[in-house]
Amino acid sequence: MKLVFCGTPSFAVPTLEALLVAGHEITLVVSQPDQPAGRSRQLTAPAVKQAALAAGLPVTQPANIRTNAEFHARLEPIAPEAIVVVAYGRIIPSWMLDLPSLGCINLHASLLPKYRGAAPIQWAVAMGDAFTGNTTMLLDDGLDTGPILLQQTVEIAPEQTAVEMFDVLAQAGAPLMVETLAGLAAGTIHPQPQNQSLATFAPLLDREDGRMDFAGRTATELKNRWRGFQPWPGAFTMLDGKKLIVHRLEAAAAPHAAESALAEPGQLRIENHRLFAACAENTWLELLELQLEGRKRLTAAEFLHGNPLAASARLG
RNA sequence: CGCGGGGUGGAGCAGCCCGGUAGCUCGUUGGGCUCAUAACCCAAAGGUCGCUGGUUCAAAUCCAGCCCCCGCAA
Repeated sequence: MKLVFCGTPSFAVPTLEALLVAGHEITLVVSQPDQPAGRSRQLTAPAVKQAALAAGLPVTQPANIRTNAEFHARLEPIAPEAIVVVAYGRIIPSWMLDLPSLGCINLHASLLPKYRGAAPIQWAVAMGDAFTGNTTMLLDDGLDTGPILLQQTVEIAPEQTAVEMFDVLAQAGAPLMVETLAGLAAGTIHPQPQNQSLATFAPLLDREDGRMDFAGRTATELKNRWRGFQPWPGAFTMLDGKKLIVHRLEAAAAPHAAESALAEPGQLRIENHRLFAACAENTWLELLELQLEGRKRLTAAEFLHGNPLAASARLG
């Protein structure tokens, strides 16, 4: 099938490669422009661009596609049968939706209509869900509102982080897209409209999502958010006016009742070179690996050697 | 030249502003104690204070340049 592929981060790479292996003709790869990355702010090519170039595919990186006459003029004569969109990072304008005969096919990493939006994997993990999945759908002019083509369910193990789920879902989604295209070509797939009343939204993460709310969340909730927000924005709090990143943590067994009654959220407790923080509803979180801004990441035991915490120390 | 923090025995830190015997919490080794412990007691080993140069009677400490690590930002 003659295709155009739109994608940007590494999540989209397995799908791109699977389409090639399946024998599809990818006439053009569309990716976001190179972005500055790292401490030296060096321009870095998105993963999809790198993979496409390695495969010898033509790549374009328009900054704007909505009103880009040059891009429009390049795409139209290609007349692709379908445009495959995987984590491209921009809204697909209506002129593109109307271009391919089979439409624009999107791979979305959630069980739509749940977790529409930019960060479905992270929010599924952060909410403590036991499973999530992939959906292929026809794009329409809403945000992840189009009719569903195929879905697959994937389990989220209790200790899995969003980083791992990205990989799992990217690998699982690739064959799903191949199957979707085959089904559409054969006419065996019938688009099912989403049940709008069940829709939830998974908004783009920002830095503040990583701030730990010891008063408002239990240890388990904080752990789930930490799992979901890897590798960014992670989990952090403040100690003595400085940012303290918590790299690894675990919901701890409840301490003695007498102690928990006195615990205020954010209060610290040191026991056997282990560090615990009080959370909502008298739950405790064990902080296993920490990093103060400007310093190295350390185990709790190492951290405590150089940071003899005052009894009055509080997080938050 | 984007902003900022840091490099001190094996680990993590203090000391630096206000130059003048290398400090703290651990670890390691040896010994002691205990039914027992990431417990306690005693002793010991282990450091070119990131590198180079400068100032000075004297530099971890002040000045200049360089290397490396990290947080922010993106």
